[in-house]
Amino acid sequence: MKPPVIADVARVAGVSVPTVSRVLNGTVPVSAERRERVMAAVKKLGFRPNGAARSLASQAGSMIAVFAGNTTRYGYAATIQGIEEAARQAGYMVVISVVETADGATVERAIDHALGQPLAGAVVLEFDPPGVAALAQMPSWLPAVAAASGGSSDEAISHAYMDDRHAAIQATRYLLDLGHRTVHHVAIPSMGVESARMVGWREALRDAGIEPPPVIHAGWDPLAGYDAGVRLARDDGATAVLAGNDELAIGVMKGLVDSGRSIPGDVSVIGFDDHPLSQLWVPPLTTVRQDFVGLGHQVFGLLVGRMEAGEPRPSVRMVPDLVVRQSTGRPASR
Amino acid sequence: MKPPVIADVARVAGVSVPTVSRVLNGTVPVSAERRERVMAAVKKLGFRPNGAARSLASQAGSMIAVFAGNTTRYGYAATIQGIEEAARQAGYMVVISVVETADGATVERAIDHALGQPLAGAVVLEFDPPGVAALAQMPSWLPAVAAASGGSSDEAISHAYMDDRHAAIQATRYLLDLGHRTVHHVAIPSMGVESARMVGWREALRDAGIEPPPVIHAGWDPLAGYDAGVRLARDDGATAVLAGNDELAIGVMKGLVDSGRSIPGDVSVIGFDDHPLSQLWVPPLTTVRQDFVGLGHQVFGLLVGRMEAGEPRPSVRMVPDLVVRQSTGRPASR
DNA sequence: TCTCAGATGATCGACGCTTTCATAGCGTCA
DNA sequence: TGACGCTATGAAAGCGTCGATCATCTGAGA
Repeated sequence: MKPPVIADVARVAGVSVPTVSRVLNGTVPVSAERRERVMAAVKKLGFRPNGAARSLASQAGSMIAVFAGNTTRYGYAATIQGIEEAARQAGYMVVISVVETADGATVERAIDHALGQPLAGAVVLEFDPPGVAALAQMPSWLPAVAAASGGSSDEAISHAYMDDRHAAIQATRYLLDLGHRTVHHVAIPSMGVESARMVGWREALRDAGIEPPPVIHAGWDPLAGYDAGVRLARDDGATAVLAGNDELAIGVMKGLVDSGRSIPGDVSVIGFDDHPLSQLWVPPLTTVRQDFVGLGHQVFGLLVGRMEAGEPRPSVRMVPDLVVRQSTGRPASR
Repeated sequence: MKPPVIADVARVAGVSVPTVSRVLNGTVPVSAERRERVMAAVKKLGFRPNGAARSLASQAGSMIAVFAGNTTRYGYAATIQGIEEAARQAGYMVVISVVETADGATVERAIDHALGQPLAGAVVLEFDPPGVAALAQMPSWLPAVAAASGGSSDEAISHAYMDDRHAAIQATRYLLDLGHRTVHHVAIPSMGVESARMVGWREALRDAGIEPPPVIHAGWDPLAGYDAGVRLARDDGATAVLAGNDELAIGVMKGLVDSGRSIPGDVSVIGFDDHPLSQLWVPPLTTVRQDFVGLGHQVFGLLVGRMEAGEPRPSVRMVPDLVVRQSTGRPASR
């Protein structure tokens, strides 16, 4: 009832243990006849090399740890999927390590726990404060890279990032070009400093000679967006909103509509991420499309480079694009 | 620059290697004085036990593999989160193994790959055909449990499941009680046989003496729901729809509305899952709430029992509940 | 026929940790 | 006081695999 080991294979095939190992790893040539016998024995017994023993002996990990503050939100889940796809292709397994808060002890526990496994490398999802904290505490001997939105906090670590600052500038400009006097921002929780989305928004406004209105801070929950929408509805001058993500944008729209404003008639709304449901909303949401799965692929590629070369690779920048749908329009002329 | 090993700790603390091991694992009493010294040395060196070596020596895995057909969809992601939370609490790491198709080779590759790691057990998300296939090919020596929606395909394996059949009956009855003549069903991809949601729907109709209309098969994509909605709009007798999940329901609603039908005026729609955005839809979606995170907790508990006792535990049934919001109402009187 | 490569197969430690197993120390009781 | 039992500790033996080292067997060239 116990899994077969390499010695069993050797016995069945009538060869020595190292010969089996060589056949399996293909490092040294083995006669066709013996290889045949070994393969047959492997198949017959259903033999699987023991990963623990293998990584102990070869000193090489076989898994990639992904540190994430969350696994259910769209952007996170999609990025993790991208990493998983690329890792699977390259023969690695992905272990998930959720870092619930940026609290030192929590972060340390998560890292410690993960480090107990035979890791080949780590990817940190630097999308939120726990991510930033995890990156800061990552031991230097472990090859690590980061997936970020809008630049990384640690320039010494190579990262793949969405240029959200750029995207936010574009989105804000788009709204201004439509004729809006100003653009309000409903923000996702910040990463310690300011999110690139917020920075870009502010920059675009300043460039246009407009003093940015106060930021409305919301959480990740769409319901927080709803509250923000209700608040914005009270301000008659608020005709355009850039939301920190699509869930928030949807909440904002609902809050606005429930407060008697129409979209895009009275208020234009732009989101971030291109959530699968965004296009089905009424009205379909104008948003900034982010290729999270692609980000996952890219960041894994970076990690492979880091593991093989040892040297940090130059970072990869990904450019999100604005998808114009029907939640945005010219402001009502007054 | 290499991570410290147990021998380093022993040397620094002035004790033997096994003593360090005993302090760390707390299996055998060690004098307070030595324990003190060992702890100090561990802290000083930043020692982390090597997981590979540990599981090799103790013959016990330290991780839980989760086999899933997908990781981004709401129900999957939330269940995985529940498993991860419970596993983390119990000191296990979670490795994700995505099984993209039910194709034999694909499933085998995924399982083989995961089995290379030091696994303590496995959880299969039996939500779709890949899940069913993975469960079928799971080796018997590995403690495994399943998280299912509406009963498992393999009664020999203990599972936690959502009683979706029951929930579908309730939802369908609710619509009939409102006065609808019949209820249409837009189905998620089947699990080989029929989904419990579909079975319950059909059963409720038959119980009411109504011959079930043809099922409309859609994919997982909300856009498939849209097409279904457009089709349903052509049928004047279609006044009530039970959708396989909320994403589909949202697509269906959009398709109906774009085809000139109003909700719930002309057509009532019920979804499944209570997706976070469902309540923000216009109108807010009546749906069957599923506690996926709780399902994850439960199924992990089952796995722990299986790992400790060796014997399969009785299965756990979870009862989803109908959340009535504004997408359902009485049919227009004609 | 003998020697010397070249090609394969087998032997022998690691790898870092856990787990018997044996031993030294110490108190207890006859 | 000596035999006994108990506890804390150390020494040594694996756990399953890989890599380097050693042995052997083949065939070619002289």
